Amino acid sequence: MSARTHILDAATELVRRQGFAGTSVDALCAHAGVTKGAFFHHFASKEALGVAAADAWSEHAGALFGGGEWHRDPDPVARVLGYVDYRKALIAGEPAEFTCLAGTMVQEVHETSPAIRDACRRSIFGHAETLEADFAAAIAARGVVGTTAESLALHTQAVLQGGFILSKASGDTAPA
Amino acid sequence: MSARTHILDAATELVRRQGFAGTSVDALCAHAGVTKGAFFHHFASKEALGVAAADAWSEHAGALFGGGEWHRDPDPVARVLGYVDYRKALIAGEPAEFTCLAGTMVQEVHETSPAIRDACRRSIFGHAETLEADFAAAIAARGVVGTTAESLALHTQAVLQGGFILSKASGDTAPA
DNA sequence: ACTCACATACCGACTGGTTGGTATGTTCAT
DNA sequence: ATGAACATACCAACCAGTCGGTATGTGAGT
Repeated sequence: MSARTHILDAATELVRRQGFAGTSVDALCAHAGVTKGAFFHHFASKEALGVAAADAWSEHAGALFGGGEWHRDPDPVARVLGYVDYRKALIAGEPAEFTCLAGTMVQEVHETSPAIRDACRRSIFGHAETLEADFAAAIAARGVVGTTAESLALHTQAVLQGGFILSKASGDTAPA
Repeated sequence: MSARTHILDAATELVRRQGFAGTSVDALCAHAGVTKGAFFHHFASKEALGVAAADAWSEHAGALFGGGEWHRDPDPVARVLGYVDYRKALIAGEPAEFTCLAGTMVQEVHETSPAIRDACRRSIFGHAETLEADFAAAIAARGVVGTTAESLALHTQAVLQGGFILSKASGDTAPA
């Protein structure tokens, strides 16, 4: 595994634990087992690392939720419930292990770093978009009125992000 | 207004905008119009300021939601809806103006500062508790089964916190 | 009435360590 | 021999926190 990947992994872990501003480049390098020279060889700045980490997080989410077996269920309602069950199963252990990198980062930097904020927005809203098709089919199958697939998908993301905050505050896994 | 209050106000604004680690003591002092000496006279450390800011936030929320006219409605369902409407009305302008200080802080410091984390937990969960009575009455009035007032109250907080994140990420007020 | 001992509120220069970032190599596969 | 991938040493700015000092009370003893 390359130094770049090591740094990205370290960023994913440390930022989820201590936030972006609370994680220094030195700490990142120490945790990744690389030197500062390697860091600034691969990333022009700490901000660039933040953008790259958010992008890597998007890919990570795509790989995690793209290949699930629940996608093959012919019933769209079952597909949605399969997604929810899978997410529930992921919520275990320490907050740093199941919490969302993009959600954590965007809280701090939404005003100070537009580049990172946009990368986080792409990650969160992009993931929501991948859910829309199943939601739309499930809505049609059940004849539900009064909501759109888009707003429902965004609502699930809001509940998740908010649940992460509550579990960080309480040290518990209540949000599920 | 005392220097202490000025510092607390500055903390509320700057931390919501840039996060806790991203806000230096110098920046706090400059924004509050006080000196470093005044800061460390009133607060033993930056962490102590964080705790005090979260506590002040709890009081702020109590004052904001404690005296609403919707509380006097005899119908518990209307009381709940009144609360929701009031929260909706608060969500306007920039994210830093309607976003939750406790939710923002606890994301960063939940692992590094137990004292601040506990103060944030008290703020969020304490506010949820104030909603439980109305939720319980509304559940009873409507004959709803399958949920508890506590889990519903926490759910509303999760949706709010998550909505704040989405609006910070998108720069929009979609969460309502 | 006076003053002495003590407390509170605040000032701002200073310190030692940390920060993000840079300059200058070295190693090694092509 | 060239360029990508890394290492080492270093820097100026900034960080949280300290410290000696001033200004303004405040209550007790005389």
